[in-house]
Amino acid sequence: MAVKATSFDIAQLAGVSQPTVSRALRGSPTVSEQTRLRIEAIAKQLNYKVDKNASSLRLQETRTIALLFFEDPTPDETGINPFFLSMLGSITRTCAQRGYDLLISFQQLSSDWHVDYEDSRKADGIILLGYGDYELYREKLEKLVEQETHFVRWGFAQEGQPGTTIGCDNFRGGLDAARHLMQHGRKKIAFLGDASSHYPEFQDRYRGFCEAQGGEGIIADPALQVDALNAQDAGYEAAQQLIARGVPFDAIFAASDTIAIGALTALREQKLKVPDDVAIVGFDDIPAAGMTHPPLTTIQQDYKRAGEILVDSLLKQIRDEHATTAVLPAKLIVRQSCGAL
Amino acid sequence: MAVKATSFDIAQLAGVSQPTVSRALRGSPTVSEQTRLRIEAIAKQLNYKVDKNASSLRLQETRTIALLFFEDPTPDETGINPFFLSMLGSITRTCAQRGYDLLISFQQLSSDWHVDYEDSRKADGIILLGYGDYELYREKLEKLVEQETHFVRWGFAQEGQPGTTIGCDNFRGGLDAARHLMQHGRKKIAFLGDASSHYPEFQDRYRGFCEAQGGEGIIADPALQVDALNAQDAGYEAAQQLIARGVPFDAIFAASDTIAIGALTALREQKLKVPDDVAIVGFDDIPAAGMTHPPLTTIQQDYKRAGEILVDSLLKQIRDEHATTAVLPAKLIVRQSCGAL
DNA sequence: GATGGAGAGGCAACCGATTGCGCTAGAATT
DNA sequence: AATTCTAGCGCAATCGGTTGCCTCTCCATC
Repeated sequence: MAVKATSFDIAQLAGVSQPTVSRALRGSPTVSEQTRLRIEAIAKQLNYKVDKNASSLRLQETRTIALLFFEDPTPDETGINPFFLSMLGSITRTCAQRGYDLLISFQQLSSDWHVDYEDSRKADGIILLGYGDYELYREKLEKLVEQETHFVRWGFAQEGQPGTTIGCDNFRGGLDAARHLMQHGRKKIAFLGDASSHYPEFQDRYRGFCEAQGGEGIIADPALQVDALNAQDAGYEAAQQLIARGVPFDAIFAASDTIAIGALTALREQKLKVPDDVAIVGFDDIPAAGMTHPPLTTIQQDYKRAGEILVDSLLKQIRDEHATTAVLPAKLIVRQSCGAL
Repeated sequence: MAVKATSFDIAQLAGVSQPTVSRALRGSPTVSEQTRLRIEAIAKQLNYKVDKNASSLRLQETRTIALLFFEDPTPDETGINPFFLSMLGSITRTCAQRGYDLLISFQQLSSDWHVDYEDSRKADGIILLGYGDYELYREKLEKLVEQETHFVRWGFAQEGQPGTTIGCDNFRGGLDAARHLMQHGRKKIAFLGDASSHYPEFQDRYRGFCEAQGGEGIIADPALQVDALNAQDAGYEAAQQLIARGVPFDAIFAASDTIAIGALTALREQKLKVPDDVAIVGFDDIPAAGMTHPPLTTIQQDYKRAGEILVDSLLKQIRDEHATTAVLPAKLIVRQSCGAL
């Protein structure tokens, strides 16, 4: 059985021509039921499977979607960002349900990803996943649009961006996080997370955070903001730095759960009690968020729904329907770390 | 640019025949350097990419690997098992380094996965990942072997199994976990995890656990063993059940970190202090293990190395070299939950 | 008996790249 | 000058399905 059966083998056994086999297996009405059943039986017996390469070549359609991960600015050797990993699960499942295969790839932001998968016809469309300075790859996105590549991007959504973007309401999430802390009596809330350009998502969370505290456009006390990339050790160091500044604070809003978890460790080391001394709220609701001590209050991004929408938007584009940029709601998940319970 | 350039377009522009384009781009020595450079320039300008379908069809090689995940017996809506998710990261990176693409798919154990990817020529080989009762799919593995499909499996490795299996030394891991607890004065150690047939890996961990306590073949006190599937709530319930039995215990060895984390919650609810009242050791060293309170002592499965070995074994088979079943060492990672620090 | 129509299926072109074989022109050899 | 060689490249077949178009057969209809 080293050599796989082709439709010719089946045709011969069934006493029909090869095209008839193809038609029968695709359910063409021009093949009689009797013939079709015979062909199907033989196909099953020979363990025949349509050669997807040949089929895709002819049909110019692969029924495959490519998922491109961008590395974080700090390629964390410990693995993929947990939130994206969860998203990956959802995307995989959704693809399976829709009858599409999923091709996965890691990319450096600097690489030539923009001419890869769809151009080489391995996929019908592309999902882009990854944080990163939007301006760094705006040009590439524009090239994708110009090439009429089908793609959707997860991230900071804004009018006028090239292509379709699906994102979470980061601004609202930041707003809700800060308001929640304020409602429970916190006055001096620190922000841990890169508020500059690396992560537009973080910027937006920070803007919401500021708005809750001062109204539109007001920037919160810079003494209470510490840059941190999206990694646990970055969160740890940022919290240490915050403490070292000596500026009093009674709460932390971390731009991601990963940062928050790192901060928890630093706080514990400094004998600061969470939530009594310092309340803390994260962002993402990664699986580990419910397992920390105390369990982390956070802003949930609905990765399950996000994955579905990403896939379905892409499929719409592939079918030449219009897909719109969308913003998903962010939801406050109250656990113990904020002191509200 | 709606229509993608083919090698014919390039041939025309370069004033050569289409086959020459193909040869030039593959670096054939029969094309003069001058011609090759000209062709390469035009190809780049047209943003030309070799059509992988056509290429794969002709070459009978896809340079793609398929990864098949099996669902846990309890399809946990919260997502993929964290350990496999980490492994996925490693596999993805390794594939990229080796110049292979990765196709991902979820499968129910009951489905017809055994005739899928390689047969339909979407991949050159398959990696099987997932816990599960080995006997449930022995037949399918045998069929894969019979069909001369290239595949490797992650899991319980045993001589005489069909195909190549890469696994971790679960027995040794269980042994080390139990010994470590005993060395730190624990006398009555409970085991949380399905010791029956669902997870052969768990069985093996349990056997090692028993051996440490009584010598070969001796089964530990059944009153101190509670079945649990590989999920957090299962761990939570198992720990509750254990406590409810009223049998005294001063330590827990959980068959996975996920179970251990669920157990931690249950212990905390019962005001049992970890590690003072109850020491606990998990298995896997998932990312969340270091973030629990207290941080979880666990047996590390080196997912990074495992992913590399899985991919490389598979590539060996694809190159028609012999790949051997291998067992990777398990390593005790001491954190606070065991009370040793 | 001639005509029409429909059902069933065959023929051949095609998708785009790869490769064995053969051709040609110029260089090298005698 | 005739012959041999070889670098460089073209021709045509091939990978396995898919599909537009045409053919053939059989039955219904006038």
